[in-house]
Amino acid sequence: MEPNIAYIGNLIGDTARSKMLIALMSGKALTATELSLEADITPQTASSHLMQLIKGDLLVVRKQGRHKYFQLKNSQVAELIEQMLNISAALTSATIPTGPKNERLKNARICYDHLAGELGVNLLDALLDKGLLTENVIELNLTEKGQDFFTEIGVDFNTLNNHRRPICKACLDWSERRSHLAGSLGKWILNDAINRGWATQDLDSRALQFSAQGLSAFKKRYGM
Amino acid sequence: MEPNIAYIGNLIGDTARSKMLIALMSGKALTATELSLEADITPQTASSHLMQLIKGDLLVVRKQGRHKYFQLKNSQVAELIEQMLNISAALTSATIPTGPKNERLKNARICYDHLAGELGVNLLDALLDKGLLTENVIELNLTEKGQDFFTEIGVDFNTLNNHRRPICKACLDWSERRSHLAGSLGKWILNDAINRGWATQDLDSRALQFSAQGLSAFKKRYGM
DNA sequence: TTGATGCTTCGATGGCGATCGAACTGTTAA
DNA sequence: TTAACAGTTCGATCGCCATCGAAGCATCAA
Repeated sequence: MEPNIAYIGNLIGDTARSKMLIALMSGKALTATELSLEADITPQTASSHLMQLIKGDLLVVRKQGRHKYFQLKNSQVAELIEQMLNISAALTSATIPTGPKNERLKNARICYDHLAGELGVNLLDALLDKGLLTENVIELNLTEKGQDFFTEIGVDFNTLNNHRRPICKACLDWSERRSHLAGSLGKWILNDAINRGWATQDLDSRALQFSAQGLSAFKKRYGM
Repeated sequence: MEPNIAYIGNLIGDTARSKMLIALMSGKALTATELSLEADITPQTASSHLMQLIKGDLLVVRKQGRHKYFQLKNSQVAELIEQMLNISAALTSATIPTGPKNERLKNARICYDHLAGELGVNLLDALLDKGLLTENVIELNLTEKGQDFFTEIGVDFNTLNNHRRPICKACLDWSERRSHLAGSLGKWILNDAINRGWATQDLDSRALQFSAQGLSAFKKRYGM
């Protein structure tokens, strides 16, 4: 029997559920109430939707006290959402409204666990320019020079290699329509920037807020 | 404004529409009537669904006389469907029914424009073994040796390079759960096999039928 | 011109599922 | 213990949309 893609499509195909999934693309684990606010529905309705998303293996849940924290199940699910964002961005591209909130999203945001938006695209450009990565149309590879560079600034490739995820992966950016860096290295770079206090995540969205010093430190580090 | 992924999800989320989309993963252009048969619905209903898929930019249509030929819009759409097949295959993996028809699908089938199934996975293994391609977790790259090999058997890399598509791309096989070769080189290999008469496509499905001689010629050529 | 075929439009029907109010369970804090 | 909060279950409602019959419009083959 063929896999049932209609089932998955239907899960994503509801407005409320899709809003929740997009909110979870921030990588943060959100509670049921938070998600109900994101989706503009009552907690009862949200509860029903969340059950379905769990059953459909798109989300996982962790219970903590009287809260339930929901997350995307894995990076495969995140990639699916990202791919759909891309395809549907092409549809609505005729109208690109730019409010202040959307502006921040465009500048820098989190795409599941790595950096996206204008800054993410520029980062990848800089890494390619400096010869730390090579690009083969859609595929990215770390050069020896890149391996040295990242080892020096603290990346432990033994740990990164252990996972099934690729180290480097190109992820098509839906706002920029160009690639940015995903994969475990992309995740490391984002974590590093947050740990150093260069950037903080917006409480209510995927937008990433760089401080003035943080931004210049980030740019200097990666030669942008 | 965020792109509307619910819209795309909803399009794929209907049983009839998803059957049509999967049928079109064969890469063939199918008529409205053929698609209505695939989806087990009347032509009227199919017509309505097809309009929606066109409007949603998932399909394109070519009119030829009194027939209308439908195709997936581009390889991005095909990749989306493939990813959904993978995710939903993980769900239904508990039950893997194997009829004779499914057996043929498992052996060799067409995935949009390249070879998939057991034979596709074995092909990639052989190419890696012979050092024609290198694999970096999920990324594939052509070696010099590979470039020479494929040039010799008739690949014109100037033509392949012109397109925006990557030459080599790993595509996760939903029946084998391992990678097979996609990208423009994957397309070339499939076309070549069909042009040489080694394989013919089933009229009513994505299954690929190799003749005995064709199969041995194919295996010999790629050192399998 | 006639009949057959491919596809579409229209209208009526029916069912599924999203939604929320009300009431319930479980957890935290005082 | 009590009150507030987080999340759920149940039931009723309501709207949307997939479906198909009937009729219509093109195209083809004589």
